[in-house]
Amino acid sequence: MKGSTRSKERSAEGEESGKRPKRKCLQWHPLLAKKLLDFSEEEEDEDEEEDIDKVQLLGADGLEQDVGEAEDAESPEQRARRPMNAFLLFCKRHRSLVRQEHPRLDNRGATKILADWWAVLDPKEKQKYTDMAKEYKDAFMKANPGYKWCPTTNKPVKSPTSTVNPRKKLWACPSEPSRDLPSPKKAKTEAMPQLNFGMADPTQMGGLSMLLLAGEHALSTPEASSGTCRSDVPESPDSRQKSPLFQFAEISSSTSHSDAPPKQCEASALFQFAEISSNTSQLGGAEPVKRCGKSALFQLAEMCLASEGLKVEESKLPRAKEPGCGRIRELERGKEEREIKMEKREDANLQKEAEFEKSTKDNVRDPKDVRNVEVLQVDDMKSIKIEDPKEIKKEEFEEDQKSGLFPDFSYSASSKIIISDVPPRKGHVYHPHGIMIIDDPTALNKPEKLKKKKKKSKMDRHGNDKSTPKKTCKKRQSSESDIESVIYTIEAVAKGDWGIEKLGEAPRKKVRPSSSGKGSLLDAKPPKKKVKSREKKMSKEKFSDTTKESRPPDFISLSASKNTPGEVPEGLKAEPLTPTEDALPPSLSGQAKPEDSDCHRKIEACGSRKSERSCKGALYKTLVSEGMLTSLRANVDRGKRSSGKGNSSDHEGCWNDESWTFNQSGTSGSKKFKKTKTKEESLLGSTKLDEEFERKFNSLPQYSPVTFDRKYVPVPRKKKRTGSLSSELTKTSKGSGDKWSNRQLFLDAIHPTEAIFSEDKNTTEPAYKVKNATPSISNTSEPTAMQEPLVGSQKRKARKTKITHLVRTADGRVSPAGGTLDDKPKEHLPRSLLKAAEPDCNEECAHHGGAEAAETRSSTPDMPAVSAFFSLTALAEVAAMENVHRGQRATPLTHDGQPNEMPQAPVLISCADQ
DNA sequence: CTGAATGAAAG
DNA sequence: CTTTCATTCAG
Repeated sequence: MKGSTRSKERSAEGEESGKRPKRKCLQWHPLLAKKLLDFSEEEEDEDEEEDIDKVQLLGADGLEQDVGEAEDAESPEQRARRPMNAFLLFCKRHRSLVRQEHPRLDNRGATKILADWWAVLDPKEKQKYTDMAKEYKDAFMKANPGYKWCPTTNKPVKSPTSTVNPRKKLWACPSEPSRDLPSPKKAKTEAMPQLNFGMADPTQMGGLSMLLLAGEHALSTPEASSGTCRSDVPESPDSRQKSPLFQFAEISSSTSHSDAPPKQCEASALFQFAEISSNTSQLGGAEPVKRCGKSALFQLAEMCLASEGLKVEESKLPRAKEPGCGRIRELERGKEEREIKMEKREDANLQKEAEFEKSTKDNVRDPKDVRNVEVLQVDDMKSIKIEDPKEIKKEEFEEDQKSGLFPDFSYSASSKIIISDVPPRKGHVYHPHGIMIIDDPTALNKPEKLKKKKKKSKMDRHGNDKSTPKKTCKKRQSSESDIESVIYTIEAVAKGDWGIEKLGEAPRKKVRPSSSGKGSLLDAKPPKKKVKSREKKMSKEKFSDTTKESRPPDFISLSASKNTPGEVPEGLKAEPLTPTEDALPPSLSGQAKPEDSDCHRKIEACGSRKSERSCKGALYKTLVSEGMLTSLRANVDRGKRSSGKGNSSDHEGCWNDESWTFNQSGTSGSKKFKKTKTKEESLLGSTKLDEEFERKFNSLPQYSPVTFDRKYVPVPRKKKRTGSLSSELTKTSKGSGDKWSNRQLFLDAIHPTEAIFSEDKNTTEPAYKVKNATPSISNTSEPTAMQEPLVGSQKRKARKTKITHLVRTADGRVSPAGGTLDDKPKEHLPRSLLKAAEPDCNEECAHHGGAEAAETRSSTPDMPAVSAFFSLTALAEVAAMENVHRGQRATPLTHDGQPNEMPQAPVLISCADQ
């Protein structure tokens, strides 16, 4: 079965999607990256799409899983995005700049320029990027032990439906729970997080995503014989090195072993993150108690997810209204029918539910039972699918979202499936616990929860009083009015499946909020802040609850509030946040501490299951809320800070002095920052990871275009400048910390030139700091740069080399610009240049050294197609001259003329042909 | 979906 | 050695 299925899938995929299936996974950094760049609303759209995809994917996966579990050779699917290499980091960081300069230029062109820059980039600077890339990679690998770089072409998604977006961005990852089962290694981590991403706001996601990853990681690890993963990731003593990231990775590894890394404190957020994840994984395998510990993270993740999931759901509602969603409504109807069917089953399970609560403590149930439940669900799913694929998708989608909350928990594909079904409308919300339980092998809990939820939903439909599952609500909403559905949901929540005892107040409150909640839902993003506050409030409440221990009502209320983002418990506000915070930090820092504390509390309080639950829930919630808050906060801050405006801001900002400053601070401070932060970060944990990554990324030097231009330019002057500069540079370069200072020095040195250039630059500001000179240095040190040829794909290089080499030679250093120019000789030629160029050329040649010219010429002659080349040659010459010119004069001729397009590059051209 | 770049990893 | 894939988005 498996084989056949797979092959089919693959083939299908291959045909349909072609090669690109890869996207499935979420990536680690993507969030960061995105955040950095911009949050914008677009993301939402993407998310939606992604969600859809996910759903589809999930469905497919589920099927697949059912069929074939075992190993997927493809385990790779897990794939988180592979870490970016140095060059990519560089591109990411500078692309915007390039684009700014050359608005017309398409990405390809920009990429070329970037490549040129990269080529020119001072080795030292390059090294920074390289190091960063390495660190990043290490951290990444730690996080995803099993990660394979080139996963076979995966079959990404399956479905044709997926038309949506293969490309979407990472966010869309189609994670497939099912896969997780078979291949615990990678799939797990990625899958869940992905979902989350899709669901939640990117902003919030940041921290959450990290958490999720960690949780996911942990889950997956334990679940599938974590051994593989771990084994894969042996701790590398080497790793220790320096960078926080590195440490992070290291720690994580060590953690897994159970040793506490000595440096953890110092370690950056990333590090902690890794550690946590590792710990989690370890714990996961083992005992329940430990689970609690791990679960803390997981729970957090869950909480986050849940909260996000709720949001998502809400958001979905509105979406349903959208034209595109129309079909969804229909689907929903179908779902309803289905649900009805399900109700019967659920009813049967009701008893189980009751048990479930009890069982909470005893996680362990008979595996058989669990299995049965799962099977049932699965069957349902199948039947549903059969009925209407679309519907299924929809459901899955929803489920996915919901499941996203729990993603981590899915240890096995089967479990995932179940979860997905279950999800959660309320379940996760009110039962943070349940999630934990879910983690446990005992699947029962999950199924039960699910059932409950389903029941509720059914009930609602029927008009029963109690619960209205979120799903139902959604459906209804889609079909009917969002508000009503929301209200129902709220009510249901308030009533609580728990039921329980009381709810009086809670429900009411909730109800009100619901209306507000709706609004919030509609505005998916805006609400975030509110949500946070709410969450905080919630957490507070929870906290209090916890202390008190058994207070179903409160608890419920909390859950309700969570459910409805819009809602904000009035009472909650009053409560102080601090307690929560306090609790959180330790957990993060201590890793297990929080969990332990939770456990203890539970135990203590445990008088009744509810109390326990409530306690746990409260704690978790608190943690979650905290984490969420922190992450959100961080994100927000970042967003403000980095973007100020929005997307473009980053780029623009970068160039501005301010931005520079910022960068500097970041760079210089990075180290310090790590230390200080580390402690603090304990609190933030995942959040910090994001931040750290961001910081690191941000800290990476961003060079102004001018710099590069100059680099080219410098050629002539190079000697002078280079000499002095080079010496300085070299010195400075050594000093790891003081890049900036060095740069400044350079700037100062170069300053005059810069001013000129700055004018050229279109916009941005006057003073750029350029570090540039480095290139000039090339004379002495550059040789290394030149040789690089080996790197990368030979082909490309060869190409490039061909193009550039002449220029380089001429200058003595490599001049990337040349390459660019070559591509667009026409532009380069530009008037002024040509004119002056030729004459100058001669001079220049003489001046510089005929070597360059000679080479160029020589090359030219060789070429058969003279005419064409000829022009090229001429260009090259011109370019060379120009360069010289510039260098000498330090004037930016071309720039002024056409700043945007060809601008700076003028320089080097070469005869690519050769 | 392709491509433009570089580079790490896998086949 | 060659192929994949990572980022980015106009075409």
